[in-house]
Amino acid sequence: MNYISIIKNSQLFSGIESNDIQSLIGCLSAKEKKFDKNEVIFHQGEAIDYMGLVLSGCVHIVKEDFWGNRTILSDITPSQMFGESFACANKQDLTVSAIAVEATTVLFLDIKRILTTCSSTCLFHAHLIRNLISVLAGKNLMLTGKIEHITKRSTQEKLLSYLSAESIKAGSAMFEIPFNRQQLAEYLAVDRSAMSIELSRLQKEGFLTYHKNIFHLKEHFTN
Amino acid sequence: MNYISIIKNSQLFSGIESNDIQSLIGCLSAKEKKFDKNEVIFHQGEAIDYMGLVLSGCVHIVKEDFWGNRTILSDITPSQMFGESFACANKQDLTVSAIAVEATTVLFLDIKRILTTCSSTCLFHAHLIRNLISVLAGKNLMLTGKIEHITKRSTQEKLLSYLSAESIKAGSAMFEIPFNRQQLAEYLAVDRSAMSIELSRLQKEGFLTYHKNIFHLKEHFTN
DNA sequence: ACCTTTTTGTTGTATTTCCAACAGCAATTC
DNA sequence: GAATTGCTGTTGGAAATACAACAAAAAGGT
Repeated sequence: MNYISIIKNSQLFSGIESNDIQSLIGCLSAKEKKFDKNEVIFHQGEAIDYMGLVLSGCVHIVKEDFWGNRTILSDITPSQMFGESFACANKQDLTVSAIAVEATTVLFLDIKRILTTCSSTCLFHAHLIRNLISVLAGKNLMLTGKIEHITKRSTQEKLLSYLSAESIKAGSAMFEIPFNRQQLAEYLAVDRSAMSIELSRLQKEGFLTYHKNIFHLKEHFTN
Repeated sequence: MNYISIIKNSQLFSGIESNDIQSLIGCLSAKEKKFDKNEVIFHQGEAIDYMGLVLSGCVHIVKEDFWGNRTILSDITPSQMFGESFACANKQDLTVSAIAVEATTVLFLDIKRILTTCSSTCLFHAHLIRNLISVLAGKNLMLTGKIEHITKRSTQEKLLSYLSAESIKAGSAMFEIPFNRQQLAEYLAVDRSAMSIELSRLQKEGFLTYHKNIFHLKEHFTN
């Protein structure tokens, strides 16, 4: 089967045309591999020097702790990548496993071959490297932002930190957030009902007003 | 003044020899610039396409929220970089400012010039790109790990998540952590005394034993 | 050895957060 | 229109956490 459209939609190959992708795949000697349901793709503890791009099916990133408790950390669907941070960081053992949730096809890309330009005429290589750096940097900013909110001690502060950032990002005191209440609570790692109470308190106290996912921050005067 | 040794100690130029750094700096057309105390180096809201490497002095990364509250997010000393994530992510406006805490010298590096190999013979360029990717990926893993711990709902779970990860990283049930109690509490975003209480409870309940910064996780049997 | 400072554990109390359950509301389906 | 479903806000009691303060232990300096 031909997965070019899936590959083209990935962040890594973004901006590269279909026919160029064909040759790039060859140049990178990317390997396509099929996995059965529940088969382990990457095993926690090992080191990898290649990343995965899901072509079909679904992959779970799973962490197992000292006592054997398992947690699903993410759910990777077609066009999404996994393992790129571990593959790009030197000599960092995997702290997670990757497991095929169902019959799954993965395209493996060797980081060394991405970073080593085959010939000076291969322009797509440079494009690929820029994309990779952009992906890593973008993820970095997302994570940093989330940590800034979550490290606040109270639910109220977490909310204000998040909403302030959204407002500044939107460039306006009125803005829409991409979460419903349950999702926002999970993002901020707090209880939904406790968060709802804090939201109404903030509204009562004049910090903000809201209706569904539309929020409006107010200049607040503590008299 | 000659800052070669400072540059050489940075993660970005790691593994590159002094005399090669000299020519690389020129090839990258890196710009050295001095800042007075309290001068703004990067301003929140603007977009940048270059990163900073502190040669002397000290830089604070500062965030200002919707209501004007300021928070110091980090403290950048010589040989450390700042702004690389924003410079590498495409079109992401700065969500923070960079401010010189004292008289400071910064080396600015244009990302485009790092990513665009000057000539196919410039081997150091490829090295630099690998270093940059390694830095971004490594930071990514650090942040992801921290988020995994912090998103746990209770202090006890945060502790177990962190200690389990440290144990697995050390490859042993007994290991040393790089934090004292106050620092660990800050890292996990909890109250120190509450954390101390949880630690002794965990010890009483047989999950672990500890002495100062040495911890020992135990197989736990809930009978 | 002495004093000082830092770090850690503990206590009691106030506050916050969690949890489970429910009610109001809007959108959807039949 | 009735029934269903999903989302939101609210409640009250239980549990966890924060906060302030103090004591014991450890580390450092003179």
